Amino acid sequence: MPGSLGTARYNRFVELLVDSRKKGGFTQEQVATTLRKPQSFVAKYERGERRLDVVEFVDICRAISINPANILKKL
Amino acid sequence: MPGSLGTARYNRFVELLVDSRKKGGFTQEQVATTLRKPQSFVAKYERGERRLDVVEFVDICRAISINPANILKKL
DNA sequence: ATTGGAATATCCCAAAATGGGATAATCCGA
DNA sequence: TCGGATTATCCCATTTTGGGATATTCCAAT
Repeated sequence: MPGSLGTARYNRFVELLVDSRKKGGFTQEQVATTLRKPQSFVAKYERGERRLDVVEFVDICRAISINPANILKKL
Repeated sequence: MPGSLGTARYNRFVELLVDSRKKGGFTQEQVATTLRKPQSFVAKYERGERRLDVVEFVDICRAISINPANILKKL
């Protein structure tokens, strides 16, 4: 397992991301389109199967209209 | 190249991390020790040869006593 | 309870990235 | 210029990734 994948903290991170997307009323497909990536990409990182680097994280936060800092605070 | 590695934005991200470390007066060795990783690990991500996931980023920010949000703002 | 379309998860595997100890190269103050 | 401190590079077996296609799960309407 690379980096933080699989750790409780990483899982929590992903959970926060998923919850944020849902609260914003976005589907994986919509986020994927904004990111110019396939839906399977979103499914993968939301399931913790693939790590997100910091730049990708910022882009995703923008795609779902949330402030990245609000998630970092909880890690 | 995976994720955002190699992009101008990622390079800037790493540059901000390096500058922050130096301003704080930390060596790669010190950061590595705090992270319980080898110095080559720090050298690698600072050179943009390895991606940092979000949890790792937060840990590094703590190791060099900076606020993660201050870096995210600039991406 | 059934149905059907939307949403999400899983497959596959070639291609690409990672880990980290050892060693080389560079930096820099005296 | 020298020498210790700091950072970069090597190597390569092992692990991860990309993404189209397909399967599965969800859920609202009837």
